[in-house]
Amino acid sequence: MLDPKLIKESPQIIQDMLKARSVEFDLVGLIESDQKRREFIIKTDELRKKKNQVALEISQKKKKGENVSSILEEMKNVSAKLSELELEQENIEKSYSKLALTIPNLVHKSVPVGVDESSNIEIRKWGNIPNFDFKINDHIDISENLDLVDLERAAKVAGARFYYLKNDLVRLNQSLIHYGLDFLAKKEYSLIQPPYMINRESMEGAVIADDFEEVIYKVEEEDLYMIGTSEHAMAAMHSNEIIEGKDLPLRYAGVSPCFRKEAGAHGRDQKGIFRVHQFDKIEQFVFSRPEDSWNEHEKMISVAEEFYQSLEIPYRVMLLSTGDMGKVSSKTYDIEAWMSGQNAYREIVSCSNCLDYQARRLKIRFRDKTNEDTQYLHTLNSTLIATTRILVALMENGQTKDGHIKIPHVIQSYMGNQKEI
RNA sequence: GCCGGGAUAGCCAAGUGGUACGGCGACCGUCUCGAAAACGGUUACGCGCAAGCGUGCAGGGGUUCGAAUCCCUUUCCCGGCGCCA
Repeated sequence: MLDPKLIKESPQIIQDMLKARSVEFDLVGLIESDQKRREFIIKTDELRKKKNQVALEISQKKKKGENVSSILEEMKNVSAKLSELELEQENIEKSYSKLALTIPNLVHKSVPVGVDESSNIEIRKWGNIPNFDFKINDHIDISENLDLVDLERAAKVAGARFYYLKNDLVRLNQSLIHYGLDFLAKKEYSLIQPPYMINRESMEGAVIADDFEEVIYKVEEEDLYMIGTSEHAMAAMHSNEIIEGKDLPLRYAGVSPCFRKEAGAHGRDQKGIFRVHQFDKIEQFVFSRPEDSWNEHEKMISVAEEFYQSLEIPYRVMLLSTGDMGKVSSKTYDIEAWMSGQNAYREIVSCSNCLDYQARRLKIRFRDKTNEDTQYLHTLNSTLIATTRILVALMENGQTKDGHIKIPHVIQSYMGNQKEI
Protein backbone atom coordinates (compact mmCIF):
# COMPACT_ATOMS: atom_id res chain seq x y z
CA MET A 1 0.00 0.00 0.00
CA LEU A 2 1.21 3.51 -0.81
CA ASP A 3 0.68 6.72 1.14
CA PRO A 4 -2.78 7.96 0.05
CA LYS A 5 -1.59 11.54 0.48
CA LEU A 6 1.23 10.93 -2.00
CA ILE A 7 -1.23 9.51 -4.54
CA LYS A 8 -3.52 12.50 -4.08
CA GLU A 9 -0.84 15.18 -4.14
CA SER A 10 1.70 13.76 -6.59
CA PRO A 11 -0.12 11.48 -9.04
CA GLN A 12 2.70 12.02 -11.55
CA ILE A 13 5.11 10.06 -9.34
CA ILE A 14 2.65 7.16 -9.32
CA GLN A 15 2.12 7.45 -13.06
CA ASP A 16 5.88 7.28 -13.64
CA MET A 17 6.16 4.21 -11.43
CA LEU A 18 3.39 2.41 -13.31
CA LYS A 19 5.06 3.23 -16.61
CA ALA A 20 8.46 2.04 -15.40
CA ARG A 21 6.93 -1.22 -14.26
CA SER A 22 4.76 -1.52 -17.42
CA VAL A 23 1.80 -2.20 -15.17
CA GLU A 24 -1.78 -1.60 -16.22
CA PHE A 25 -3.51 0.11 -13.32
CA ASP A 26 -6.65 2.19 -12.95
CA LEU A 27 -4.98 5.17 -11.31
CA VAL A 28 -7.82 7.53 -12.23
CA GLY A 29 -10.25 5.11 -10.61
CA LEU A 30 -8.14 5.02 -7.48
CA ILE A 31 -7.91 8.80 -7.22
CA GLU A 32 -11.63 9.20 -7.87
CA SER A 33 -12.67 6.62 -5.30
CA ASP A 34 -10.30 8.17 -2.79
CA GLN A 35 -11.88 11.57 -3.42
CA LYS A 36 -15.36 10.10 -3.07
CA ARG A 37 -14.32 8.26 0.04
CA ARG A 38 -13.13 11.48 1.68
CA GLU A 39 -16.38 13.22 0.81
CA PHE A 40 -18.33 10.43 2.44
CA ILE A 41 -16.23 10.59 5.58
CA ILE A 42 -17.13 14.26 5.91
CA LYS A 43 -20.84 13.57 5.30
CA THR A 44 -21.15 10.68 7.72
CA ASP A 45 -19.08 12.41 10.37
CA GLU A 46 -21.43 15.36 10.29
CA LEU A 47 -24.42 13.10 10.70
CA ARG A 48 -22.77 11.25 13.55
CA LYS A 49 -22.12 14.56 15.24
CA LYS A 50 -25.80 15.37 14.96
CA LYS A 51 -26.69 11.95 16.32
CA ASN A 52 -24.43 12.44 19.32
CA GLN A 53 -25.98 15.83 20.04
CA VAL A 54 -29.52 14.49 19.92
CA ALA A 55 -28.62 11.49 22.07
CA LEU A 56 -27.19 13.82 24.66
CA GLU A 57 -30.34 15.92 24.57
CA ILE A 58 -32.52 12.87 25.11
CA SER A 59 -30.55 11.71 28.08
CA GLN A 60 -30.62 15.19 29.68
CA LYS A 61 -34.36 15.58 29.17
CA LYS A 62 -34.99 12.12 30.56
CA LYS A 63 -33.01 12.98 33.66
CA LYS A 64 -35.22 16.02 34.18
CA GLY A 65 -38.31 13.90 33.59
CA GLU A 66 -39.39 15.80 30.46
CA ASN A 67 -41.30 14.29 27.56
CA VAL A 68 -39.00 13.04 24.81
CA SER A 69 -41.36 11.48 22.27
CA SER A 70 -40.89 14.12 19.55
CA ILE A 71 -37.14 14.18 19.89
CA LEU A 72 -37.09 10.37 19.78
CA GLU A 73 -38.74 10.61 16.39
CA GLU A 74 -35.98 12.94 15.17
CA MET A 75 -33.35 10.54 16.46
CA LYS A 76 -34.98 7.72 14.55
CA ASN A 77 -34.73 9.71 11.33
CA VAL A 78 -31.11 10.63 11.88
CA SER A 79 -30.20 7.01 12.60
CA ALA A 80 -32.02 5.74 9.54
CA LYS A 81 -30.32 8.27 7.30
CA LEU A 82 -26.96 7.42 8.78
CA SER A 83 -27.42 3.69 8.17
CA GLU A 84 -28.19 4.47 4.55
CA LEU A 85 -25.09 6.60 4.13
CA GLU A 86 -22.91 4.07 5.93
CA LEU A 87 -23.97 1.35 3.54
CA GLU A 88 -22.99 3.50 0.58
CA GLN A 89 -19.74 4.44 2.25
CA GLU A 90 -18.89 0.81 2.85
CA ASN A 91 -19.17 0.08 -0.87
CA ILE A 92 -16.94 3.01 -1.75
CA GLU A 93 -14.35 1.96 0.82
CA LYS A 94 -14.38 -1.53 -0.63
CA SER A 95 -13.70 -0.44 -4.18
CA TYR A 96 -11.07 2.00 -2.92
CA SER A 97 -9.15 -0.52 -0.86
CA LYS A 98 -9.34 -3.13 -3.61
CA LEU A 99 -7.40 -0.74 -5.83
CA ALA A 100 -5.21 0.63 -3.04
CA LEU A 101 -4.08 -2.88 -2.10
CA THR A 102 -3.05 -3.84 -5.62
CA ILE A 103 -1.06 -0.79 -6.66
CA PRO A 104 2.65 -1.74 -6.79
CA ASN A 105 5.37 -0.14 -4.71
CA LEU A 106 7.41 2.89 -5.75
CA VAL A 107 10.64 2.16 -7.60
CA HIS A 108 14.03 3.40 -6.43
CA LYS A 109 15.73 5.71 -8.93
CA SER A 110 18.72 3.36 -9.31
CA VAL A 111 16.55 0.52 -10.65
CA PRO A 112 16.94 -0.09 -14.41
CA VAL A 113 13.72 0.12 -16.41
CA GLY A 114 12.97 -2.93 -18.51
CA VAL A 115 10.35 -5.54 -19.24
CA ASP A 116 12.23 -8.66 -18.09
CA GLU A 117 15.47 -10.07 -16.73
CA SER A 118 17.40 -9.05 -19.84
CA SER A 119 17.54 -5.51 -18.41
CA ASN A 120 19.03 -6.61 -15.11
CA ILE A 121 22.45 -5.15 -14.36
CA GLU A 122 25.43 -7.10 -13.07
CA ILE A 123 26.80 -5.21 -10.06
CA ARG A 124 29.78 -7.41 -9.15
CA LYS A 125 31.21 -10.88 -9.39
CA TRP A 126 33.08 -13.04 -6.89
CA GLY A 127 35.03 -16.28 -7.13
CA ASN A 128 36.48 -18.35 -9.92
CA ILE A 129 34.39 -20.62 -12.05
CA PRO A 130 35.74 -24.14 -11.49
CA ASN A 131 37.50 -25.99 -14.29
CA PHE A 132 37.14 -29.74 -14.64
CA ASP A 133 39.47 -32.13 -16.49
CA PHE A 134 36.74 -34.72 -16.82
CA LYS A 135 33.18 -34.89 -18.12
CA ILE A 136 30.93 -33.37 -15.48
CA ASN A 137 27.41 -34.30 -14.43
CA ASP A 138 24.45 -32.23 -13.32
CA HIS A 139 23.03 -32.55 -9.79
CA ILE A 140 20.39 -35.03 -10.92
CA ASP A 141 22.96 -37.57 -12.12
CA ILE A 142 25.31 -36.95 -9.21
CA SER A 143 22.61 -37.41 -6.58
CA GLU A 144 21.30 -40.49 -8.34
CA ASN A 145 24.76 -42.10 -8.52
CA LEU A 146 25.40 -41.47 -4.83
CA ASP A 147 21.85 -42.38 -3.74
CA LEU A 148 21.19 -38.92 -2.30
CA VAL A 149 17.81 -38.02 -3.80
CA ASP A 150 14.75 -40.06 -4.80
CA LEU A 151 12.59 -38.09 -7.20
CA GLU A 152 10.54 -40.94 -8.67
CA ARG A 153 9.11 -42.11 -5.37
CA ALA A 154 8.48 -38.49 -4.37
CA ALA A 155 6.48 -38.08 -7.58
CA LYS A 156 4.51 -41.21 -6.73
CA VAL A 157 3.80 -40.06 -3.19
CA ALA A 158 3.38 -36.29 -3.59
CA GLY A 159 3.74 -35.35 -7.26
CA ALA A 160 6.17 -33.51 -9.49
CA ARG A 161 8.60 -31.03 -7.92
CA PHE A 162 8.86 -33.01 -4.67
CA TYR A 163 11.87 -35.00 -3.48
CA TYR A 164 13.14 -37.37 -0.87
CA LEU A 165 16.57 -36.28 0.34
CA LYS A 166 18.61 -39.27 1.44
CA ASN A 167 21.66 -40.21 3.47
CA ASP A 168 24.52 -37.70 3.57
CA LEU A 169 22.51 -35.11 1.63
CA VAL A 170 20.12 -34.94 4.59
CA ARG A 171 23.08 -34.30 6.87
CA LEU A 172 24.51 -31.71 4.49
CA ASN A 173 21.12 -29.96 4.34
CA GLN A 174 20.85 -29.85 8.14
CA SER A 175 24.46 -28.72 8.44
CA LEU A 176 23.87 -25.82 6.06
CA ILE A 177 20.91 -24.71 8.16
CA HIS A 178 22.89 -25.05 11.36
CA TYR A 179 25.82 -23.14 9.92
CA GLY A 180 23.55 -20.41 8.51
CA LEU A 181 21.88 -19.86 11.87
CA ASP A 182 25.23 -19.68 13.66
CA PHE A 183 26.43 -17.25 11.00
CA LEU A 184 23.53 -14.83 11.56
CA ALA A 185 23.50 -15.29 15.34
CA LYS A 186 27.11 -14.05 15.38
CA LYS A 187 25.89 -10.93 13.60
CA GLU A 188 23.34 -10.41 16.37
CA TYR A 189 20.24 -11.38 14.46
CA SER A 190 17.45 -12.79 16.65
CA LEU A 191 16.70 -16.34 15.59
CA ILE A 192 13.07 -17.03 14.76
CA GLN A 193 11.24 -20.22 13.91
CA PRO A 194 7.80 -18.96 12.81
CA PRO A 195 4.43 -20.61 12.30
CA TYR A 196 4.42 -22.45 8.97
CA MET A 197 0.76 -21.56 8.40
CA ILE A 198 -0.71 -18.10 8.89
CA ASN A 199 -4.17 -16.57 8.50
CA ARG A 200 -5.47 -14.60 5.52
CA GLU A 201 -5.15 -11.19 7.12
CA SER A 202 -1.47 -11.75 7.89
CA MET A 203 -0.75 -13.21 4.47
CA GLU A 204 -2.38 -10.25 2.74
CA GLY A 205 -0.03 -7.92 4.56
CA ALA A 206 3.05 -9.46 3.05
CA VAL A 207 1.81 -10.76 -0.31
CA ILE A 208 0.07 -8.89 -3.10
CA ALA A 209 -3.29 -10.37 -4.11
CA ASP A 210 -2.20 -11.59 -7.57
CA ASP A 211 0.49 -13.77 -6.04
CA PHE A 212 -1.92 -15.72 -3.87
CA GLU A 213 -3.15 -17.96 -6.68
CA GLU A 214 0.29 -18.45 -8.21
CA VAL A 215 2.32 -19.09 -5.09
CA ILE A 216 0.39 -19.78 -1.90
CA TYR A 217 -1.13 -23.07 -0.74
CA LYS A 218 -4.41 -22.77 1.13
CA VAL A 219 -5.45 -25.16 3.86
CA GLU A 220 -8.95 -26.43 3.16
CA GLU A 221 -11.76 -25.46 5.54
CA GLU A 222 -9.42 -23.31 7.64
CA ASP A 223 -8.40 -19.67 7.58
CA LEU A 224 -4.80 -20.80 7.09
CA TYR A 225 -2.21 -20.51 4.34
CA MET A 226 1.15 -22.30 4.09
CA ILE A 227 3.95 -19.75 4.20
CA GLY A 228 5.88 -19.32 0.96
CA THR A 229 8.80 -18.05 3.04
CA SER A 230 9.32 -17.12 6.68
CA GLU A 231 9.22 -13.52 5.42
CA HIS A 232 5.44 -13.81 5.35
CA ALA A 233 5.23 -14.85 8.98
CA MET A 234 7.88 -12.41 10.16
CA ALA A 235 6.41 -9.38 8.39
CA ALA A 236 3.10 -10.01 10.14
CA MET A 237 4.77 -10.66 13.48
CA HIS A 238 4.59 -7.02 14.59
CA SER A 239 1.36 -6.12 12.79
CA ASN A 240 -0.77 -3.51 14.56
CA GLU A 241 2.09 -2.69 16.88
CA ILE A 242 3.86 0.54 17.74
CA ILE A 243 7.55 -0.19 18.21
CA GLU A 244 9.81 2.01 20.30
CA GLY A 245 12.28 3.86 18.08
CA LYS A 246 15.20 2.85 20.29
CA ASP A 247 14.52 -0.84 19.51
CA LEU A 248 15.11 -0.32 15.76
CA PRO A 249 16.48 -1.86 13.69
CA LEU A 250 15.04 -5.29 14.53
CA ARG A 251 17.07 -7.92 12.68
CA TYR A 252 15.54 -11.38 12.50
CA ALA A 253 16.86 -14.64 11.11
CA GLY A 254 13.85 -16.77 10.26
CA VAL A 255 14.24 -20.47 9.58
CA SER A 256 11.41 -22.50 8.11
CA PRO A 257 10.32 -24.74 5.31
CA CYS A 258 8.81 -22.82 2.40
CA PHE A 259 5.83 -24.00 0.37
CA ARG A 260 5.23 -22.77 -3.16
CA LYS A 261 2.77 -23.72 -5.86
CA GLU A 262 5.10 -22.66 -8.69
CA ALA A 263 1.94 -22.35 -10.75
CA GLY A 264 3.51 -19.93 -13.22
CA ALA A 265 6.63 -22.03 -13.82
CA HIS A 266 5.36 -24.80 -16.09
CA GLY A 267 8.18 -26.48 -17.92
CA ARG A 268 10.98 -24.52 -16.26
CA ASP A 269 13.58 -26.49 -14.28
CA GLN A 270 11.26 -29.44 -14.46
CA LYS A 271 13.73 -31.98 -13.14
CA GLY A 272 15.79 -32.19 -9.99
CA ILE A 273 15.60 -30.15 -6.83
CA PHE A 274 16.29 -26.68 -8.22
CA ARG A 275 12.65 -25.57 -8.41
CA VAL A 276 10.47 -27.44 -5.93
CA HIS A 277 7.25 -27.06 -3.96
CA GLN A 278 8.99 -27.35 -0.62
CA PHE A 279 12.43 -26.32 0.62
CA ASP A 280 14.17 -25.10 3.73
CA LYS A 281 15.26 -21.50 3.98
CA ILE A 282 16.91 -19.06 6.33
CA GLU A 283 15.69 -15.55 5.73
CA GLN A 284 16.99 -12.20 6.93
CA PHE A 285 14.17 -9.84 7.84
CA VAL A 286 14.74 -6.29 9.09
CA PHE A 287 12.39 -3.68 10.51
CA SER A 288 14.18 -0.38 10.02
CA ARG A 289 13.82 3.36 10.49
CA PRO A 290 12.90 4.89 7.11
CA GLU A 291 16.09 6.94 6.92
CA ASP A 292 18.26 3.83 7.51
CA SER A 293 16.59 1.37 5.16
CA TRP A 294 18.88 1.87 2.15
CA ASN A 295 21.93 1.29 4.34
CA GLU A 296 20.28 -1.80 5.79
CA HIS A 297 19.58 -3.02 2.27
CA GLU A 298 23.28 -2.83 1.34
CA LYS A 299 24.20 -4.48 4.64
CA MET A 300 21.87 -7.40 4.00
CA ILE A 301 23.25 -8.13 0.56
CA SER A 302 26.80 -8.01 1.89
CA VAL A 303 25.90 -10.40 4.72
CA ALA A 304 24.61 -12.83 2.09
CA GLU A 305 27.73 -12.32 -0.04
CA GLU A 306 30.02 -12.98 2.92
CA PHE A 307 28.09 -16.18 3.54
CA TYR A 308 28.65 -17.48 0.01
CA GLN A 309 32.29 -16.47 0.10
CA SER A 310 32.67 -18.59 3.20
CA LEU A 311 31.07 -21.48 1.32
CA GLU A 312 33.42 -20.83 -1.62
CA ILE A 313 30.57 -20.60 -4.12
CA PRO A 314 31.26 -18.29 -7.10
CA TYR A 315 28.45 -15.78 -7.60
CA ARG A 316 27.42 -12.53 -9.16
CA VAL A 317 25.16 -9.82 -7.77
CA MET A 318 22.42 -8.58 -10.07
CA LEU A 319 20.31 -5.45 -9.76
CA LEU A 320 16.85 -6.44 -10.98
CA SER A 321 15.05 -4.34 -13.55
CA THR A 322 11.51 -3.04 -13.02
CA GLY A 323 10.14 -5.91 -15.11
CA ASP A 324 11.84 -8.66 -13.11
CA MET A 325 11.21 -7.21 -9.66
CA GLY A 326 8.28 -8.05 -7.38
CA LYS A 327 5.46 -5.53 -6.94
CA VAL A 328 6.09 -5.21 -3.21
CA SER A 329 9.75 -4.33 -3.59
CA SER A 330 11.25 -0.95 -4.35
CA LYS A 331 14.68 -2.33 -5.20
CA THR A 332 15.91 -5.90 -5.38
CA TYR A 333 19.35 -7.47 -5.63
CA ASP A 334 19.60 -11.10 -6.61
CA ILE A 335 22.63 -13.24 -6.00
CA GLU A 336 23.18 -15.82 -8.70
CA ALA A 337 25.50 -18.73 -7.98
CA TRP A 338 27.55 -20.47 -10.59
CA MET A 339 26.21 -23.98 -11.15
CA SER A 340 28.64 -26.04 -13.20
CA GLY A 341 26.16 -28.70 -14.26
CA GLN A 342 24.05 -26.04 -15.91
CA ASN A 343 27.00 -23.96 -17.03
CA ALA A 344 25.17 -20.84 -15.80
CA TYR A 345 24.60 -18.46 -12.95
CA ARG A 346 21.29 -19.28 -11.24
CA GLU A 347 19.28 -17.34 -8.67
CA ILE A 348 19.90 -18.24 -5.02
CA VAL A 349 19.22 -15.01 -3.10
CA SER A 350 16.71 -12.19 -3.42
CA CYS A 351 17.28 -9.09 -1.29
CA SER A 352 14.58 -6.39 -1.27
CA ASN A 353 13.75 -3.10 0.38
CA CYS A 354 9.96 -2.80 0.62
CA LEU A 355 10.01 0.70 2.16
CA ASP A 356 6.79 1.28 4.12
CA TYR A 357 4.67 -0.74 1.66
CA GLN A 358 4.25 -3.83 3.86
CA ALA A 359 4.28 -1.76 7.05
CA ARG A 360 1.26 0.22 5.84
CA ARG A 361 -0.69 -2.93 5.06
CA LEU A 362 0.22 -4.46 8.40
CA LYS A 363 0.08 -1.23 10.43
CA ILE A 364 3.58 -1.54 11.83
CA ARG A 365 4.62 1.82 13.22
CA PHE A 366 7.25 3.25 15.52
CA ARG A 367 7.92 6.39 17.48
CA ASP A 368 10.75 7.73 19.57
CA LYS A 369 8.76 9.74 22.09
CA THR A 370 5.29 8.89 23.33
CA ASN A 371 3.93 12.34 22.62
CA GLU A 372 5.13 12.24 19.01
CA ASP A 373 3.13 11.00 16.05
CA THR A 374 3.72 7.43 14.97
CA GLN A 375 5.47 6.69 11.66
CA TYR A 376 5.42 3.64 9.45
CA LEU A 377 8.72 1.82 9.52
CA HIS A 378 10.46 0.12 6.61
CA THR A 379 10.69 -3.63 6.04
CA LEU A 380 13.45 -5.47 4.21
CA ASN A 381 13.97 -9.10 3.42
CA SER A 382 16.76 -11.19 2.00
CA THR A 383 17.45 -14.84 1.60
CA LEU A 384 20.44 -16.09 3.49
CA ILE A 385 20.15 -19.63 2.15
CA ALA A 386 17.49 -21.65 0.38
CA THR A 387 19.10 -25.00 0.94
CA THR A 388 17.98 -27.03 -2.08
CA ARG A 389 19.59 -24.60 -4.52
CA ILE A 390 22.82 -24.59 -2.54
CA LEU A 391 22.80 -28.39 -2.52
CA VAL A 392 22.62 -28.19 -6.31
CA ALA A 393 25.54 -25.73 -6.44
CA LEU A 394 27.66 -27.75 -4.01
CA MET A 395 27.00 -31.03 -5.83
CA GLU A 396 27.71 -29.60 -9.28
CA ASN A 397 30.69 -27.39 -8.40
CA GLY A 398 32.23 -29.78 -5.90
CA GLN A 399 32.06 -32.98 -7.90
CA THR A 400 35.26 -35.01 -8.14
CA LYS A 401 36.61 -37.21 -10.90
CA ASP A 402 35.69 -40.35 -8.96
CA GLY A 403 32.08 -39.20 -8.59
CA HIS A 404 32.06 -37.78 -5.07
CA ILE A 405 31.19 -34.33 -3.67
CA LYS A 406 33.56 -32.06 -1.77
CA ILE A 407 32.12 -30.58 1.42
CA PRO A 408 33.01 -26.87 1.95
CA HIS A 409 35.56 -26.27 4.73
CA VAL A 410 33.20 -24.30 6.99
CA ILE A 411 30.64 -27.12 6.86
CA GLN A 412 32.99 -30.00 7.63
CA SER A 413 32.94 -29.45 11.40
CA TYR A 414 29.13 -29.66 11.28
CA MET A 415 29.44 -33.11 9.65
CA GLY A 416 31.90 -34.73 12.00
CA ASN A 417 34.86 -33.44 9.94
CA GLN A 418 33.68 -35.38 6.91
CA LYS A 419 35.38 -33.97 3.80
CA GLU A 420 33.51 -35.72 1.00
CA ILE A 421 30.23 -37.39 0.23
C1' G B 1 -13.15 -31.93 22.26
C1' C B 2 -16.24 -30.63 26.90
C1' C B 3 -17.36 -27.28 31.22
C1' G B 4 -16.39 -22.61 33.56
C1' G B 5 -14.04 -17.58 33.69
C1' G B 6 -12.07 -13.69 30.67
C1' A B 7 -10.46 -9.87 26.47
C1' U B 8 -11.46 -1.91 27.88
C1' A B 9 -5.87 2.93 25.47
C1' G B 10 1.93 1.41 26.02
C1' C B 11 0.84 -1.21 31.04
C1' C B 12 -2.75 -1.77 35.21
C1' A B 13 -7.82 -1.03 35.70
C1' A B 14 -13.35 1.05 36.95
C1' G B 15 -17.64 1.03 34.40
C1' U B 16 -25.08 -3.95 34.02
C1' G B 17 -28.58 0.86 28.48
C1' G B 18 -27.62 7.71 28.24
C1' U B 19 -20.57 12.14 26.73
C1' A B 20 -15.00 5.68 28.27
C1' C B 21 -13.60 6.83 36.06
C1' G B 22 -8.94 6.48 37.78
C1' G B 23 -3.76 4.96 38.38
C1' C B 24 1.31 3.74 36.47
C1' G B 25 5.02 4.47 32.90
C1' A B 26 6.95 7.57 28.96
C1' C B 27 7.34 12.39 26.73
C1' C B 28 6.72 17.99 26.66
C1' G B 29 6.21 22.42 29.52
C1' U B 30 6.23 25.60 34.16
C1' C B 31 9.49 26.20 38.40
C1' U B 32 15.20 25.61 39.11
C1' C B 33 22.08 27.23 38.17
C1' G B 34 20.74 22.07 37.15
C1' A B 35 17.95 17.99 38.80
C1' A B 36 14.20 15.80 41.94
C1' A B 37 9.46 16.96 43.81
C1' A B 38 5.09 19.57 42.67
C1' C B 39 1.77 21.47 39.03
C1' G B 40 -0.21 21.67 33.83
C1' G B 41 -0.34 19.14 29.25
C1' U B 42 0.58 15.05 25.70
C1' U B 43 0.70 9.78 25.00
C1' A B 44 -4.67 4.85 18.97
C1' C B 45 -6.81 6.14 14.04
C1' G B 46 -9.47 9.15 10.27
C1' C B 47 -11.31 13.82 7.92
C1' G B 48 -10.19 19.03 7.80
C1' C B 49 -5.93 24.94 5.80
C1' A B 50 -7.71 25.51 10.59
C1' A B 51 -11.12 25.84 14.57
C1' G B 52 -12.82 21.42 15.30
C1' C B 53 -15.45 16.94 14.44
C1' G B 54 -15.78 11.77 14.04
C1' U B 55 -14.19 6.65 14.98
C1' G B 56 -12.00 3.19 18.58
C1' C B 57 -14.03 -1.11 24.75
C1' A B 58 -10.92 -8.67 20.83
C1' G B 59 -13.55 -9.49 15.39
C1' G B 60 -18.41 -9.91 12.92
C1' G B 61 -23.76 -9.53 13.23
C1' G B 62 -28.39 -8.23 15.93
C1' U B 63 -31.94 -5.66 19.53
C1' U B 64 -32.67 -0.21 20.75
C1' C B 65 -34.09 6.63 19.69
C1' G B 66 -29.29 5.34 21.99
C1' A B 67 -24.78 -0.51 23.30
C1' A B 68 -18.28 -1.27 26.51
C1' U B 69 -22.99 -2.70 28.95
C1' C B 70 -28.39 -6.93 26.41
C1' C B 71 -28.65 -11.16 22.51
C1' C B 72 -26.18 -14.37 18.59
C1' U B 73 -21.54 -15.81 16.53
C1' U B 74 -16.08 -16.25 15.61
C1' U B 75 -11.12 -15.87 17.45
C1' C B 76 -7.70 -15.77 21.30
C1' C B 77 -6.19 -16.09 26.70
C1' C B 78 -6.77 -18.40 31.81
C1' G B 79 -8.56 -22.68 35.00
C1' G B 80 -10.49 -27.77 35.20
C1' C B 81 -11.50 -32.46 32.59
C1' G B 82 -10.40 -35.45 28.21
C1' C B 83 -7.02 -36.73 24.17
C1' C B 84 -1.97 -36.56 22.53
C1' A B 85 4.12 -36.26 19.93
